[in-house]
Amino acid sequence: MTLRHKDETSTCRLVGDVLARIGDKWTVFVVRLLADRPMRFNEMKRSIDGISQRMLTLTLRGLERDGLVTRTVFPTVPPRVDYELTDLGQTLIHMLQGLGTWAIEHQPTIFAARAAYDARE
Amino acid sequence: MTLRHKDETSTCRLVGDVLARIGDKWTVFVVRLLADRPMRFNEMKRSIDGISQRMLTLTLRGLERDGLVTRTVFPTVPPRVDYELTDLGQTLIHMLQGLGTWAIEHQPTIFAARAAYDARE
DNA sequence: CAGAATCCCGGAAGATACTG
DNA sequence: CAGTATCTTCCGGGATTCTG
Repeated sequence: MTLRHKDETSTCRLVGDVLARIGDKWTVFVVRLLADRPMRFNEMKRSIDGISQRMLTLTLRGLERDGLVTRTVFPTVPPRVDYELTDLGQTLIHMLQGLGTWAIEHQPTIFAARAAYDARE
Repeated sequence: MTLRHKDETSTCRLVGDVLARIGDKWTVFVVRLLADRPMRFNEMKRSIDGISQRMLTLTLRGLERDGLVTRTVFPTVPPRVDYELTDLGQTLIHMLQGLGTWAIEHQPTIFAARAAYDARE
């Protein structure tokens, strides 16, 4: 089916928004981690090498705001907070798997192209 | 199948690399444009609302470096340069269509979640 | 434990001017 | 027409410190 120009660009903007959400530095790692099971804050922090607590917080807040992750507070001492993927968040995993498959499949070609380009000039 | 931790994180890094390439501000628009047919520089610049010639140049250079786009110079006066997707670049389109489908399908849910979250506090 | 608040820096991206 | 060069601005993200 053929789309009108306006629809094409608005779809591009939509895709751009999605990429802005999952395309940042840490979201992929967080989602991949929560794909297995719910997790606590510091547990995730320890699991993701190099992430600061600030960025973990911001990443989780963003995902929570978009309804991709739920945040559950247990009023205990010390406090405990669980993060979990929502149903919507689960659907993200399939997309990321698609990206992973593409990446693994074409990585050698891309690396070769880069090397050739860089060797040029 | 279950992966070892090391493989999981390296796959995450690969996905991160892919997202760094296609997840920037303009790549999606450029690729979508070239999906239809080869195009000239200024033709693309006019078609993508808001892009600067600098960013169009940088975006195209990046895509060319990774072997996703070819650059063909015609030694005429005035000069003419055509940009075209490679076979590898074509495979990107399918992925972007997948992202587009996901985005269109879940956009209402995400917007609702955002509104609810923002209304909260 | 799970964060909030603050400071700071480098790189991404816009605006503008110039060129083969 | 298709860029390059330069300047500047803006923001993502790191390090550190403080708190319920």
